Amino acid sequence: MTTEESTVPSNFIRKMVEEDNQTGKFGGQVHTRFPPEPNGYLHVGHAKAICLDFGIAAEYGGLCNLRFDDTNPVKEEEEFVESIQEDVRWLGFDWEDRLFYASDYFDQLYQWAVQLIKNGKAYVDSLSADEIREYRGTLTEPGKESPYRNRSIQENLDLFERMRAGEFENGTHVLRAKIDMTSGNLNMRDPVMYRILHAAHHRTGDKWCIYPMYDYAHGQSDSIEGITHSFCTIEYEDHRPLYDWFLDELGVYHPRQIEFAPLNLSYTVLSKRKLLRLVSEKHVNGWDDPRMPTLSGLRRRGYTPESIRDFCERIGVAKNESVVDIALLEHTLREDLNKRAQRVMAVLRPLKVVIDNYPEDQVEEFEVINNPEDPDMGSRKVPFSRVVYIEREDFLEDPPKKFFRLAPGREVRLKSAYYITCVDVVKDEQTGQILEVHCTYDPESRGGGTPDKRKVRGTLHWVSAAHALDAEVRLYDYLFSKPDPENVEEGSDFTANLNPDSLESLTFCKVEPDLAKAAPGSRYQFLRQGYFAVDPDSSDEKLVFNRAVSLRDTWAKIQKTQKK
RNA sequence: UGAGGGAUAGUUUAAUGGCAAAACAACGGACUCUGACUCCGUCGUUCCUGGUUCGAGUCCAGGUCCCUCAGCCA
Repeated sequence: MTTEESTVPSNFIRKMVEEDNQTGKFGGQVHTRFPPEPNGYLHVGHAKAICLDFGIAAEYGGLCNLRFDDTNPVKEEEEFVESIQEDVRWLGFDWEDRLFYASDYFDQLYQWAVQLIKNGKAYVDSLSADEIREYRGTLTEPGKESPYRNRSIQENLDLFERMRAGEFENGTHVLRAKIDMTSGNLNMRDPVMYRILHAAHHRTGDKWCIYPMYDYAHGQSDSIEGITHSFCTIEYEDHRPLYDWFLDELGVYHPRQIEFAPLNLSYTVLSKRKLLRLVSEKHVNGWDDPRMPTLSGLRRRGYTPESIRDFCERIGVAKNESVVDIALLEHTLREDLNKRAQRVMAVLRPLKVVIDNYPEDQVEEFEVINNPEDPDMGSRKVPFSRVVYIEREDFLEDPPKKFFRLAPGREVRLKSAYYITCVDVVKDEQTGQILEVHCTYDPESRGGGTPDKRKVRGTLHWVSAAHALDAEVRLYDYLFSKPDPENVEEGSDFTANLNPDSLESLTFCKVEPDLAKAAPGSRYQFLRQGYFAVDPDSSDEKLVFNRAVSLRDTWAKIQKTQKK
């Protein structure tokens, strides 16, 4: 089924997995997992991890689990476990019956903690949070051992059991691993394994009032599920010795943690904390605002799962800190939609064109190709009449060099219809604004070509005024006006770089009647403009489109250099 | 004299010790009933210094710069 393009470059993770397969480290098996915390929406950065986790497993004939890392009941919500599943599925991946939760393992984790206490490898500490921090030392100075570090195993067992039973208040005791307070790696300075949290958990309810920390839960969850390769971002590199320590001390099956660099994208932010701020401070209209880099935002914007997967393939996987140019994301969308999106004519900023020599009440229908890249997509009929709308920017009274579009005395082609020549311009006497343009058409050019094969430089899209549908079109630009939103003056933050023009809503657009059947979520190429998706806000009364990405615009570039 | 990690075109990622490559971006051109698409071309002291070698991005030594870690978050 997979027609291997063989152009896919290798990466260090594939090499490590292949090496393990060759040495038989995991019996040739590959079993990965995608482990989101259900405390927010997934974004493209997660897509990179998802594609890696599910992709590597599929590539080597293995499996990938979906596991919610739900060890902190005060931050996690059911709403997020649903949106996460929806997003992973939409991206095109299937965990089949392997949907797990770290909370599924709370009993086992508790028993293992007891085992570590019995082995003298864990103890109950009764220092306050502040004291623990002080005792931890600093990056350059070693920590000090807690005065509670050498409690007897019996006492530890008793206290831990009473922690579980709910005898103590939040923050009064924690269970800690007994490792090395002088380690250069802070994670090894007797890390906290359990804290008391009198809070209801979204799945276990009030069964527990002590909850395991990430470091204690993650590796063991991997172990329980028989994960072979546990991929995570490089921030966890310092945690690997601890990941290994728990597994070794417990003497259980030991997966391999491998770290890779997280995705950064120009002109956007990719951290749950910052995305949450954008939402809560109303800089955007929710998690699925089409300007958001969340998967739900990209989906609403019009991105296809295929284009996002292609993007994730192309950016590669490495350990370097990097910032990927958002232009690459846009490119993969254009490439995908170029092959698949039906072409349609839509006039965003209408300018009325009256064709003086065209019969008053005549209507013709022209056959228009749906997609020149794919003949199988067929054609449709588009009505034409005496008054049409064209794009305001396609007419200039005083055209500069290299302007190929309509201007006084100039002939252009109306796509798939007729050649027209501008003969007059009607302006508002007060404001000077152009109200309408008058043209004549050449009946010989019917369908868009003439017997004499004469060339016209410009071909314009158009919509018959009498048949046009009204639509709202939302144009999006980058959410931030700087490639690095964090590049701000002292005392300021990334919100200072928010692009005030990231959303432009056009409410008087005219689109061709074929769009009456456009279903929410469906994607089109508006000829000469870009790719657009029908927004969920769209209705029969009022069509609403989102611009997913514009077409490359050479003319805009020429204009820019002309201005200089 | 804390620990760990990283450095290859503008960007991202490749390259059993054997001609430094691809994609994106930019720029120039061809084509065009989308100024789209497509096609062609241009754009490099592999962080530095030395060493090993017939041959080093790759191996060795020393250095420089950047990132991460001091939550009872994940």
